[in-house]
Amino acid sequence: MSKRAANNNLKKRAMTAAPDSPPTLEMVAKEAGVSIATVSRIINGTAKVSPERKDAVEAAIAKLNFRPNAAARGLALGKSNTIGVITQAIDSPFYGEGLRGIEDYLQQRGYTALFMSGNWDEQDEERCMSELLSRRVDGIIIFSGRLQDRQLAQYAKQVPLVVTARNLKAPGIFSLPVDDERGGMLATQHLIGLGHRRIAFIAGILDHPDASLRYKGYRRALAEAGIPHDPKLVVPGDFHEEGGVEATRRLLASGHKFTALFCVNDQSAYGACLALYRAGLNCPRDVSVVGFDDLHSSSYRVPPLTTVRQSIRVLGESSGAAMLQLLQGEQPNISLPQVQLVVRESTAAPQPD
Amino acid sequence: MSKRAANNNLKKRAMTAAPDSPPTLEMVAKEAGVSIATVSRIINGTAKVSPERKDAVEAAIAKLNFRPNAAARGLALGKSNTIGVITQAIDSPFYGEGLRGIEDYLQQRGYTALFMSGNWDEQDEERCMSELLSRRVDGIIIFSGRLQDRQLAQYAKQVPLVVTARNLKAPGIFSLPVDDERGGMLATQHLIGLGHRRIAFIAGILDHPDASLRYKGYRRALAEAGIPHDPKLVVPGDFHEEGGVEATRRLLASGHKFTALFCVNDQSAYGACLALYRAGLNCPRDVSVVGFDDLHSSSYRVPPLTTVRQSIRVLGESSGAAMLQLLQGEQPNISLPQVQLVVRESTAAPQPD
DNA sequence: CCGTAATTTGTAAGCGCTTACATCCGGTGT
DNA sequence: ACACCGGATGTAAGCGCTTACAAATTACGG
Repeated sequence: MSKRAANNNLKKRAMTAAPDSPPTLEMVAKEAGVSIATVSRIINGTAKVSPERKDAVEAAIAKLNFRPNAAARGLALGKSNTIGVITQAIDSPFYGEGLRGIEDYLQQRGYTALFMSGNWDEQDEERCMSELLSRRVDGIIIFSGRLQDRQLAQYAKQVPLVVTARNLKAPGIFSLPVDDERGGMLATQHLIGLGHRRIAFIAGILDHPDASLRYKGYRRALAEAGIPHDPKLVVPGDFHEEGGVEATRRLLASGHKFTALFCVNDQSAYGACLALYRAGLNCPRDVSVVGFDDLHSSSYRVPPLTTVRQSIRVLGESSGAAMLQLLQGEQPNISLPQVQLVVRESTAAPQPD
Repeated sequence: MSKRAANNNLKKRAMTAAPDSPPTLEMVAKEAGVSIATVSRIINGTAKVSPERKDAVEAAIAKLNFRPNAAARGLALGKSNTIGVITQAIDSPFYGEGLRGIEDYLQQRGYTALFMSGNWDEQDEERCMSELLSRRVDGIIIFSGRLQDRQLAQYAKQVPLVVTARNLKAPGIFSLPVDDERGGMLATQHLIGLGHRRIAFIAGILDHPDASLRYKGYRRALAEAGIPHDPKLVVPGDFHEEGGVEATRRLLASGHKFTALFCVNDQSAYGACLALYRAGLNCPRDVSVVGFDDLHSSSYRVPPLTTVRQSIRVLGESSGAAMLQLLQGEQPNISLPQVQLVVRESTAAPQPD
């Protein structure tokens, strides 16, 4: 309350070189010689105000460098104009692109995105949820989260939710599924089309839905081409570069021959390429490599990486759009562009033996 | 106000499957049969409360799934427990790592980071500032921003500021300078040590302080080794991969011979490597390449990139630490670990002619 | 068993804003 | 000239919380 706040300011002012408490509506009103209601109306354009008063108020605002207090406004309005966003790690290139899409979209429409990293940990993710709920964000976008569908449905009772890479129907939730299976097929078919028969797969974390769908697409393409699926050629990774390195190393060590490598995501593919290089193998001459995601930097790899593009950026924008529709009370009618194969230079026909 | 808010809720409830308005302190108090002051005291641990009431209140909180409204609390307390962070682009790997450091540090200490992207645009950056100020964040970290020192000093009157990659002294501001010049020297000396004499430099955006300091280090190393500085070997880039590609292409096309390439940052180096590859040149055999930043993915390039490490992650953490000290009213006493050269495989001795 | 001090608890004001409702103004129509 | 109307302003309540201060309760010594 006021004593404390004032106190605080005093302290701050004394100790750091910090702020006078910022101007309030009331100060502006006094300065301009009108009531605070009038000022509020001018700021929000919620009612007609005579030009002279308007000028006076605008002058006062400029003079005092007034900025409305978002917390107070939020309290009065019962909304924060903020959308919470939960991801696993803000420093992953994958999430980075998605967040950028979300931020861009929302910001242009007067919303602010509040990002939180779940750090690949379910508990941590719950902590984020809790924090966002406490801040009374108007909605939450879960960008590739780990929370169970059950929990999500629970949270959806408290706040509108948009979740990516899921396919669940529940009131208050909109989910944006990515066609991972088709992507997996596309990648594998490309390899098969080049003449590869022994195609290894570097998987992600086992129970992750993205990973398993991509894996499914891989098997399906194999089956359709009449190529038997050899489980020995499937090794787990971790969605990161290091997992790709490890997996490839293991694959190589196992002695099971393969001429191509489909990786669950681009980062794994980066790792795979490095491991191949270390083993003295050339990509694509000795082993073709395909990734998934088409990260920005994939086109700048040496050689540029063949991959499956799902435009994470667009995925982010679409989540933002869906959220805003949800907030309007509409049922979102967003759909994603289809995944597509981007053929670059990390794939080639296998060497004749 | 209340009519509106209630109204709103009604609407929401009808149209989406959305929330009843969340429980308030008052509801908890009623449920537990105590006053709201008591509830508040229990939540914040600000005063002793008898065990039985405490139990009753805690039960009520759990039952209602109560979470304090951060906006209301912020309003009452005059602080938001939020630190605003301005960067250029949340999807850049460079900023991503920094933000991660900041987020990690702050979150563990009860603060939330609010990220905003300035999109490499000064005006946009001002918009971010404005937004953050409006939200009454407790402090703002400017992670490699473009705002002029003058403007910064101005803003610092309103809110404590931590800025990275600057060296300015002003009340209410703490700056964390990075030793770019030393880094530039290290990189260049390494190349010289390997026997290179014709070392090109891919610069960043011209007036960017980071870029010019690195350039200065480059020239100094050259000078100290008695190698004349050839301006023909210096070409501008843009801190991104594409700029590296372009710059290298131009360098190659110019016909000026060089055996090594020092790039203003890792992303430029990625681009350079690709351009070299496209030109049929091998790195490091034909041209050695050194970057700057040591992005996570640099160690997974093929070949792994030799670069100058300044741990952006640590830079982020340090900014967070400095901010918290500033908030305590202390003069921050943070210093960064020294930049250091990380020799990997993109550099080698030049080919004998 | 009572007075008094040391708790624990409740009451109410105030943080800065929005907006319903009351008030006040000049302009119509008759 | 007067009742009436519509639009511009002002007044004040309330958003959910913290906390100073008052009130109520407890504990204790004499």
